[in-house]
Amino acid sequence: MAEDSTILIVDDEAAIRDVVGITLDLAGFDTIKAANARDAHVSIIDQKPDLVLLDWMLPGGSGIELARRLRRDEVTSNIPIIMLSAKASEDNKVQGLNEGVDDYVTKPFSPRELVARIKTVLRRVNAKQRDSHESVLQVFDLELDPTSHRVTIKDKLVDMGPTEFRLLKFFLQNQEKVFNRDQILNLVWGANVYLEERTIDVHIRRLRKALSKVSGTSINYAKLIQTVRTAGYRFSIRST
Amino acid sequence: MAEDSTILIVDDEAAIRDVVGITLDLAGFDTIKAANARDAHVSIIDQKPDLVLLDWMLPGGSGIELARRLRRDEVTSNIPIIMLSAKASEDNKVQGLNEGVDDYVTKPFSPRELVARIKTVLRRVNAKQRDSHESVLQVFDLELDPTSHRVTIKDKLVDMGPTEFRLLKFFLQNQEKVFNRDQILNLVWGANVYLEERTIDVHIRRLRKALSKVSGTSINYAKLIQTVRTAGYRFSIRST
DNA sequence: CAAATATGTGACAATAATGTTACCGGGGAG
DNA sequence: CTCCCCGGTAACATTATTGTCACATATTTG
Repeated sequence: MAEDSTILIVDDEAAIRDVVGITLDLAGFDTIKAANARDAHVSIIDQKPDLVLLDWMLPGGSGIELARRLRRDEVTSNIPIIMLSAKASEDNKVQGLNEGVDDYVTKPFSPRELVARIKTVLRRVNAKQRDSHESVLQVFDLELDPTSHRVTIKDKLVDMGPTEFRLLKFFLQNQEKVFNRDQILNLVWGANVYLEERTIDVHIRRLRKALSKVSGTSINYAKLIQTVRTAGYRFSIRST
Repeated sequence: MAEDSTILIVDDEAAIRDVVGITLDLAGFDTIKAANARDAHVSIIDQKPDLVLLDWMLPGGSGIELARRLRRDEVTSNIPIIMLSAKASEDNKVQGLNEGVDDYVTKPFSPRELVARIKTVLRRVNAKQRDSHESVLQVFDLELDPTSHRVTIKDKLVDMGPTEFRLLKFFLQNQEKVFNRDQILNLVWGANVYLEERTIDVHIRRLRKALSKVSGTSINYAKLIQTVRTAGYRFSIRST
């Protein structure tokens, strides 16, 4: 699984920036670098990294200051921070945790450890957000259960690929509304992908086929996914 | 027997923290340190120590306060607490025990005594959990008995490692729900481990293999552990 | 009706995700 | 101390899925 998370590295030593940067690049992260607190602040507002690696010992004590500021600011307060420090001082550590820093890595560190800690922090943060129970989406006898990650029609399992699952979920959440292919690409695949628009047609096809395979139903669920010529697709329980 | 328990030391005096820390490290415990109640709280949430060593006399009476808070909080209420105190006042002791503190050690204390008391408390707590009858989990002819730490299929013993046992127990307690690898790491291994996600796949494999080895059953129990591509794993009695 | 445009459909190769095996190192038991 | 078990990881094998193309079919336009 690719780590598409973006990490901001803040350190005044170019050497450290490079080493850390290469390490994280290899681990599959996107990286941004900043040499001082001011640049870092700009970058954070600009790029919204998923995590900040912050040198404790920035000139003028600006490292800890930045951490404090990030915590206070509404926009950045939930971006996890990992502190880098030249030496393992318990006092630093305690103070850091006090400022809401999420973890603490002392230099010198192994690339392994650094990557591991980053992953752990990201995991912890994500886990917190992910505990919310999503409810079952349903239309007539069709049910999509995000929790068990299953689609059933009259309790019979519907077999489909991951993309079709996401697509169906999207349609169930946005019925009666037409989406053009651009929108579907953005909303189901996410921004920052470049794909042929026709790709969508193929997945629509696959989804329809999956829904059709289920026997013993009076309703043709594939028909609920309607083609709106020149405009896109629409999921609707009303006939065309 | 190895003490892999983690002890959180809360004391405002660095000297005490160090002495106690070294003592416990030598005794084979993992230690975390905190200087004040606030740090301690963060650490507890974060690291889930197995026991808290808490100085009674934290500035502002925050020691006793922290103890109270930990007892009230659902998540921390079953973490045992040992109080450290400068002098043995019967009043303090009574009050402490009132707050649900598990034991009481007066400074100065010998390393021997401290370690002994910690072990005693941990043993007591573990015993309590052992006695509290966790019910046998079962699915068809498969039974997992948390008390005897055994898994059987049709009364035939299923041989598996400790990790596989915990994994199976987790799945039996959370059926029909998909968990991604992040979640499984958090919920089965704990929040503070740095592991490759692929490690899970290997343990899944080992668990499936263990379940398959049992002969003379119409049901393939290994199949109950289902792979949900791109989403994780799911334990389910329904066919995929 | 023919041309032009849009969507449906099946096949295919590249890729990503998972299954599987083997190895290494640490730690307890003897 | 050595042996053995176990957990974690890397390396390789296998499988499912993805995106794209080429062509078929349908709809619109003039």
